[in-house]
Amino acid sequence: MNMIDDTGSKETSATRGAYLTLRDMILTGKLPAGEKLKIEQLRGLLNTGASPVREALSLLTSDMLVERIDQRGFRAAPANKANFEEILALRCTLEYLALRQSIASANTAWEERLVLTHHRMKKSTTLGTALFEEAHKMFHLALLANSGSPMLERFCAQLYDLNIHYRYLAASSSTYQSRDILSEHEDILEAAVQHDADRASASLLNHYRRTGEFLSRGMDA
Amino acid sequence: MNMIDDTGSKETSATRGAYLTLRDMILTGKLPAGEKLKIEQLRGLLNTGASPVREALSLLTSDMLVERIDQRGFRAAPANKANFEEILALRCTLEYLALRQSIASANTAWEERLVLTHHRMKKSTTLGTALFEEAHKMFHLALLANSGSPMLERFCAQLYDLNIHYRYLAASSSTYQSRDILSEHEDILEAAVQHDADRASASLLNHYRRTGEFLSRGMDA
DNA sequence: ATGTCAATAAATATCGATATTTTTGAAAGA
DNA sequence: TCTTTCAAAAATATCGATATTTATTGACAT
Repeated sequence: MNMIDDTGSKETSATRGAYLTLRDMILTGKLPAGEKLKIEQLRGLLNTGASPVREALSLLTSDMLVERIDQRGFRAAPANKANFEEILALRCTLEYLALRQSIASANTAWEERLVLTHHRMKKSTTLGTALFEEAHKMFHLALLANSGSPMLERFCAQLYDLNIHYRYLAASSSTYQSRDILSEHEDILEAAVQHDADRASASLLNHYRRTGEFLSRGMDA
Repeated sequence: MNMIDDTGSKETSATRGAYLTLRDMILTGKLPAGEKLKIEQLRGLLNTGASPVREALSLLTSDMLVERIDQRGFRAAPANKANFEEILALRCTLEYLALRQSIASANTAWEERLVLTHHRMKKSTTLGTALFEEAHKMFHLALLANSGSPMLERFCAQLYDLNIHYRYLAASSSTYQSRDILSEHEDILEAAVQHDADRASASLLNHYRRTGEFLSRGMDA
């Protein structure tokens, strides 16, 4: 059909394209939290049929980014401080677990992956927010990627994305700048590579709680 | 359209109907794990259009009961011992947490709900497997329902369902009969109502691990 | 003013048909 | 015999149109 893909990437299916675009729009706040998501409207926006839009929205329900109300459509998941704090608390619990499990069964391949993703993240700071966001996510997921529990990792990844959402909601700019994020990450990396589970997990939780402080401040309700 | 609803319930939408039916068929093993789920085939089975089927399958992806492979359809999530043990371990971790949080903020309404759901469960033992299953689930979810963390509860509910799946896979009959399940439940209930977090959580984990033993035995790979 | 109700408008859900992609299977070449 | 290739068959993905349901509006009665 439309050979020219305006997003620049070679999507396999219209559904997947719609899914990725919508996901990004919700995470970055282009589609405000709580907003009604009308099929016709999105159909125009993504220039595709109703079926792919519908299916993409159903898929986004899995990620808790979209709510589906039977017989009356979809809406972007509402956001509020309580939900943010719930996510923060759950992340601390689950990532703590996953990180310690990862360290417990550490191996060379995993350690090298950590170093690599950390390097890429550091390098990407100059390449714009979107690319840094991606690299940052890769590093954090790599920390958990040796836990031996794919479902646990899936939960963590899901919560990570929900947190991104709040980061955009709160203060797109100041979040990363006003703190020494760099050394926090290096601390986590170093401890993990040295198999120091206590220090690594403490650093990770510290990292999250600090960011949480920042975000909480920039939120009203 | 078709006024007569053969499943006996007054579904609101075709999608929801398809979702519930498919979910049940997967959980009870009527649709074997790993099986390819062809749209046409299911369309006939549920006598509805392709759109509701597709959407129901997308929704089931959230529950990790169905896998979606882009451009080549859906399949029932594969099952194996490793996955079962992962679920068991995660359940123990998450439900332990949720139960303790529930007890920490215990109140009369919650305690009464526990007593009620426990009573119904006990009573339903004579009413057939399906009704007991439902009541059993209600009791277990009630235990966690005061945790103050809806997402944590959602994760637990999801894992609970995945576990049902394995219960049907392993040994539909012997699971509940060969053990004093009754007293195990009563123990949990009693401890929870008395706000004895240590005893309640220990009983709960014991309950799960014992069941896990039974199921593991009845599984090959 | 305020609340109810019916008519209209808007949006969702669903269907049937078609385009696209993957899978299958058999013939040709190594 | 084993690949490789290509066409036929099967299945998925998508579209456009229609049926159903929900939301809106304004007249009318209280």
